[in-house]
Amino acid sequence: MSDPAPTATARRTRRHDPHRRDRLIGAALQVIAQRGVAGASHREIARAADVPLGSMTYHFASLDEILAEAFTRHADGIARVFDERLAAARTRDEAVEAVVTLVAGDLLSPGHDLVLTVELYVAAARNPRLKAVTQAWMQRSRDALERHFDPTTAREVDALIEGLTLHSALSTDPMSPAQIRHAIERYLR
Amino acid sequence: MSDPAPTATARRTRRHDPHRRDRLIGAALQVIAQRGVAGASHREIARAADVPLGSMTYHFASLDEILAEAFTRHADGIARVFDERLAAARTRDEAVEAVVTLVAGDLLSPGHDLVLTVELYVAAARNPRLKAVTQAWMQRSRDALERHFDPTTAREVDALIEGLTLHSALSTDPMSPAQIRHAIERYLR
DNA sequence: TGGTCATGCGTACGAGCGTACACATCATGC
DNA sequence: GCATGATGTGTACGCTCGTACGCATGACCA
Repeated sequence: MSDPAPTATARRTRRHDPHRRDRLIGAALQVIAQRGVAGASHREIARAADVPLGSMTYHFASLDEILAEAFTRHADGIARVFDERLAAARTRDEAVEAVVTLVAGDLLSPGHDLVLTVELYVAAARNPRLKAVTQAWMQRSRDALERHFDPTTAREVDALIEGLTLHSALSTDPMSPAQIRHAIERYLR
Repeated sequence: MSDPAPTATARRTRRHDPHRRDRLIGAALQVIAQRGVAGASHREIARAADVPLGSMTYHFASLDEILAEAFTRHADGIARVFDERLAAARTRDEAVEAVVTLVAGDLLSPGHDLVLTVELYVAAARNPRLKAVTQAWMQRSRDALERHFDPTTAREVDALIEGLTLHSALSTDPMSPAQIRHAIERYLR
């Protein structure tokens, strides 16, 4: 995407690559989105970042560490948008609108790989480090919603958002923005 | 669980094991629940079923085939309960009650491995055969809901159920049956 | 300017994997 | 009772994997 490897053509002298660690985390997310956590091996990530295999163990103590950092970045990115949209809303109606935009906009933005989130959920089921990442993310979402809604509503809306997102992600016949709006407004208005 | 291998103690003469194929599918689900799809290897499943490795390739053409059959059984089981509960409901109120029971009952039943469903979703993202399984399951759920609700409501409730289920599955602080009832009734009444 | 250490690179090792395949054995039908 | 084919079993092959490790190099600072 952005910040490509320096001179991808000149293979010989590739030394001095600051931000390589960051690039590797980005490459990991790319590989996970494309091949899943199962396909995210050291070698595959290194290939995606155009970096030698040995570089992986230098920058990360283990595969686990790479996954944790990658998913943390993923969750932080989504949570930030969530925060910003809801913080900008001044009335309850604007907050409802923000939620609609979040779901419909998130779903429809082609660059946003929904499958990454599901991959995180599965991985978190067996990896305490990743479980902590998802928990923190959920808490952050709920806090953002509680700016405008009572805790019970916030929790329920959070679950609804989850379901709408997942359903659209998995269906070959995804819900239209209008349907998403309808579902959310039915619940919140 | 039930239907154990014949005479698990006598290891030598274990031949003549009808239903072995069925047992293997069950063992596969067990392994997936415990170690995930990533950990569901021929060897692991064979070990869980107390069967030699060679038996796997005899009964299944590939790992893919085992996964497809296992997840089909999983989805069918849940869908059947779904169907039955909703078919038994005679009024709209009873239907609402049935949905509450399905979610809260499903979630709370300790034997029911929720993680299996998430595993299916992730696997389906990259496996057309499994994608077909999830699609058929979703359609069946929606059809069952449409016995009592209009199509739009059915779809939205289906998504809500998904979200409630997933949220409870992932949270260390799962929603109480009362909370689940509250969310569903708020939407349907 | 020269030394040093963070960083980069290539390769090797042992383990687990899917799958293939040759051989053993017994239920079944004649 | 016996032939036969379905079913069961053990092992081997080639591959990818995570990780370790020794050596190379050049950025940075005294």
